Amino acid sequence: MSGIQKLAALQLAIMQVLWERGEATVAVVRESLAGDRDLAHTTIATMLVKMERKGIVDHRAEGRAYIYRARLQPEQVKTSMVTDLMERLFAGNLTEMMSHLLDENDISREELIRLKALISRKEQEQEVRDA
Amino acid sequence: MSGIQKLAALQLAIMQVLWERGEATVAVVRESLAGDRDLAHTTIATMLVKMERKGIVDHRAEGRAYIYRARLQPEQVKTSMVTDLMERLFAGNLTEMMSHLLDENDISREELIRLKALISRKEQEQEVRDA
DNA sequence: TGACAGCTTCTACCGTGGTAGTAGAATGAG
DNA sequence: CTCATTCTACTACCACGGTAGAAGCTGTCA
Repeated sequence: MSGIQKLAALQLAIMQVLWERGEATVAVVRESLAGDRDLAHTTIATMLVKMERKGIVDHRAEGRAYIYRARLQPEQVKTSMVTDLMERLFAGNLTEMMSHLLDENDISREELIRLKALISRKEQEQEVRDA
Repeated sequence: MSGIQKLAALQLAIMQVLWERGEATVAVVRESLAGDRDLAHTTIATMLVKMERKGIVDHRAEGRAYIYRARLQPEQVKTSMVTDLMERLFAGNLTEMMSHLLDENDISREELIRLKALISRKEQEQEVRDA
């Protein structure tokens, strides 16, 4: 069940549509993806079949159409993928990854403040837990 | 030159050996990877050929052996891959990614302090620049 | 000189992601 | 009833990552 869930580009995009909508038909997924990715109906359909074979989506029939649903939670996937990258690029070292993020992005003063707040909150959570 | 440089698992692992060593023969790469990945000599060699075709490594001959060198800087690859993930998973939102990292990892008090210091330093850099 | 060891080259194979055409079934409009 | 639309199912391709055997070349050592 909980192996490492890495999703490639299109599969992730489809998954995101399913997460947003809760569930969706092939047509709806295609519609939602239109713009950046203009794909044939059958492309989405094929992809969904492949994804279902992998067990990461589900479907039920409603009339002639299939309605698909994600079988993975967004957080689950995010965690898998971020952790995997952190492991492979930064030897699993969180501080190094953070440091990289801070260096490689233009961050506004406001954002820095928000980040500090995030960390302070984390510190307080720990204090409460340790009490 | 500076397209998005995403490296798959083995290619990244090989690249990391090259970064560490500066340069290396097939045998040395293989040796360095031994343990977690026990691959045939030809596997590494083939991979390096493919990587050279992509232009991400280089080689020069020394006697009968080839000595390979990375043609990408580690920071370049890290930035590409982290940015790509941030875009795809967090719609490019740094704070969300940071938040996720903080939530999904068990972070020691010391590490939190280090992170705060990182941010403070960043703030100071900004002040200096804006002065 | 001849065999061995160490290299690269060539070739091949499998899995997966991505993309889509074609065929066949169902269904709704006229 | 027929015809166009709309779905899924099936099939096919291509590219790339990963993995490796077989073949070929070339020094080296006995």
